[in-house]
Amino acid sequence: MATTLDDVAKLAGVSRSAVSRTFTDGASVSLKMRRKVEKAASELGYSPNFLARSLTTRRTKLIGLVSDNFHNPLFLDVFDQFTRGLQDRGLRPLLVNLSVETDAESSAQMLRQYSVDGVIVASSTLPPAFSKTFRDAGVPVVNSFGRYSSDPDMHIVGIDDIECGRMAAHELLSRGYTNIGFLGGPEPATSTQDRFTGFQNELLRHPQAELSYSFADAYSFDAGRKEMQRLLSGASHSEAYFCGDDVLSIGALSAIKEAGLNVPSDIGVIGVNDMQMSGWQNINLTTIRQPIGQIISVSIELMVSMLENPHRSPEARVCPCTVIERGTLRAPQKN
Amino acid sequence: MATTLDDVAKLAGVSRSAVSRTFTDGASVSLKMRRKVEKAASELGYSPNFLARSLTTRRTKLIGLVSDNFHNPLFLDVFDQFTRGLQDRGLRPLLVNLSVETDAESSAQMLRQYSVDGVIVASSTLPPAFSKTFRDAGVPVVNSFGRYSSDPDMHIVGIDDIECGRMAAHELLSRGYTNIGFLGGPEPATSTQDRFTGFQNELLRHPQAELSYSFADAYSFDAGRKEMQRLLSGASHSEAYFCGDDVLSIGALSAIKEAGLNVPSDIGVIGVNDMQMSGWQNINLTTIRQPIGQIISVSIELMVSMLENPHRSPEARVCPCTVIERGTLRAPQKN
DNA sequence: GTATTTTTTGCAACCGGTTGCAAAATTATT
DNA sequence: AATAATTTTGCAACCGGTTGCAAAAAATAC
Repeated sequence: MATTLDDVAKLAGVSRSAVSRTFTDGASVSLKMRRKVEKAASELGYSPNFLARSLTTRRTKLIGLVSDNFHNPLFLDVFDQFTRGLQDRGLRPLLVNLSVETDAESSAQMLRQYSVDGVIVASSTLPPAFSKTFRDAGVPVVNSFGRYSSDPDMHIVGIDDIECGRMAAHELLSRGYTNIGFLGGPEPATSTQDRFTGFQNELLRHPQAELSYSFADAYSFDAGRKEMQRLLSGASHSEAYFCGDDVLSIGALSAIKEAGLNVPSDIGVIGVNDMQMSGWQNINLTTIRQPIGQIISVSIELMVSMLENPHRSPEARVCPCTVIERGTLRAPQKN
Repeated sequence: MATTLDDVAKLAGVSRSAVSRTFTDGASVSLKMRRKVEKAASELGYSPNFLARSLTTRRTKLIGLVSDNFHNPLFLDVFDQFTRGLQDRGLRPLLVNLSVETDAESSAQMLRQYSVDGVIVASSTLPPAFSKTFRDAGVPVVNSFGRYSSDPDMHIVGIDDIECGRMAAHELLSRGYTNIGFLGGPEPATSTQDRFTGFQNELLRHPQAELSYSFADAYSFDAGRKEMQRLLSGASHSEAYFCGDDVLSIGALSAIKEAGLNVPSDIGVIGVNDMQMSGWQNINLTTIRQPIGQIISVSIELMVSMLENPHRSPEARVCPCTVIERGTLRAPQKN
């Protein structure tokens, strides 16, 4: 159906190699030949078949983009930016939704069958074993939003969750809160653990501070709301909460308002991520921004460099968080 | 690097065809042979290269998933469901973000170069010409969230926007609102036009109703908020608004609250889509649900059937909307 | 104008599979 | 046990490209 190399060669009256060369960067073709071929090609509407080409070049320009985060609004931005960034470099994202492809191993195999040039795993919750499957298969992999390690066995780019917890604690303390709560994401997640560690460490340096903590079942509105409801129905609650993420925070805020309490005068809330809607005026959440733009561009940069030099040794890059002051914490107190 | 057919054939001491056949459904291989091959294959960790295979079978199982909606939270669900649905059928989504691939023609060409088996265009705002590029190239295409046509020139699945407008009008009238506003999405979009048409038609049947209308610049929180602010700052505003979509509605709700007005006692709002967050208790938006699950499963079903029979004549399927009553309209009035 | 160097071109093999066809092996029939 | 029908297997060509190599052509040197 589609026109092939041979069709063009025949029409132009030249060899197959000639037409192949005119479509290959850096190949040696005379101007005269190139023109003849291009004329024939455009007459037939020819463009080379990438897949056939990949067979010999061993490059598909396909990048597996794997995630299990299809419910966190933040990730719409993540997909947006990944797809654009990859496209800009002539790479094509093959999207894998891991929430269903339960068998990680089989989805790894599938990506190999499609000969992807590399894999980007965008998840903070996926087990490291998954990413290792690719590395072991010799496929370049970068784990975006992954956990920092001082001696990584693959490329990792993300934030420093311990520092993130510390920042939250610092921010709350600077506002004069002393009775402070940690409302974490799912307990087993390393990001939850690390943020808790940093948070706790900072509070320990301030003897006046009192910490209580609990964990939500998931990173979701409902989980945040439910957990906050539970906290509010108890004997006493904290003055301010550091929530595991923005969507959790928004759920918590909802519960607080439903209980007739006011933010920030009755309870303060600080989240993590700074997704779009956190800045909406009806939410106006004070939060710690995770620099997703930077995380993504660094991830892509690392991926591109691995495509050129697959044996580049793995790096862990950490991108700095910043606190975004909005309306869910009370004003800083003078001591 | 990776093990090939030949490696397996050699190890098993059989012909290349034999091993190819054991990995091809419905090919004729004796049990003895199959076992011999499978043993060798698993020893070498072999699995067939899909791309090489596609060269002769002319099937890649790659489906282009094209969208320009990487900012509407609704679409995170859309991507989630599309990726899962396709995966379940052994198809692989090659994601194309059209907001950047400005040149639609070139992105169409790229999809052809990757020999995608079909293309799903998930957008209500993309020009029909884009989808036609594929159809003209003989690539099966279905336009999800597209505009209904009684005589479609390609598969279209979506809602009946005229009916949707009518439903909104009906709902508002049944609540006893008479002074009614239409706060549409971008004016040129056909979905905006159609919803307006249906909305207006229904109101015209009720002489007591008074209609005013305007349009937001985009389907976004800010656009909805800005437009509602403009309306509220005017001499008078309507009693209730039908907003072009949920995210627009949420922006409008924010503006209303910021102005010190109350929903639904001062102003009513009804949206379209019913995205996740519309159901969140802190938003609790009454809206017209667009059945995205159904739209997506029908889209995939049509795609699969086209893969089997590419010359199937195009259909336009419309999926029914339903109104979801929540808290942003006042209670129905008795006449 | 010839000899030499450089560039361009085509041939043919290859990438990793599939598949029509005929030969070989197996099974069924008498 | 011999023959016919059926199934299994391997050969070789093909899918749509790329690329090393040597021959042909063009450019440069003398």
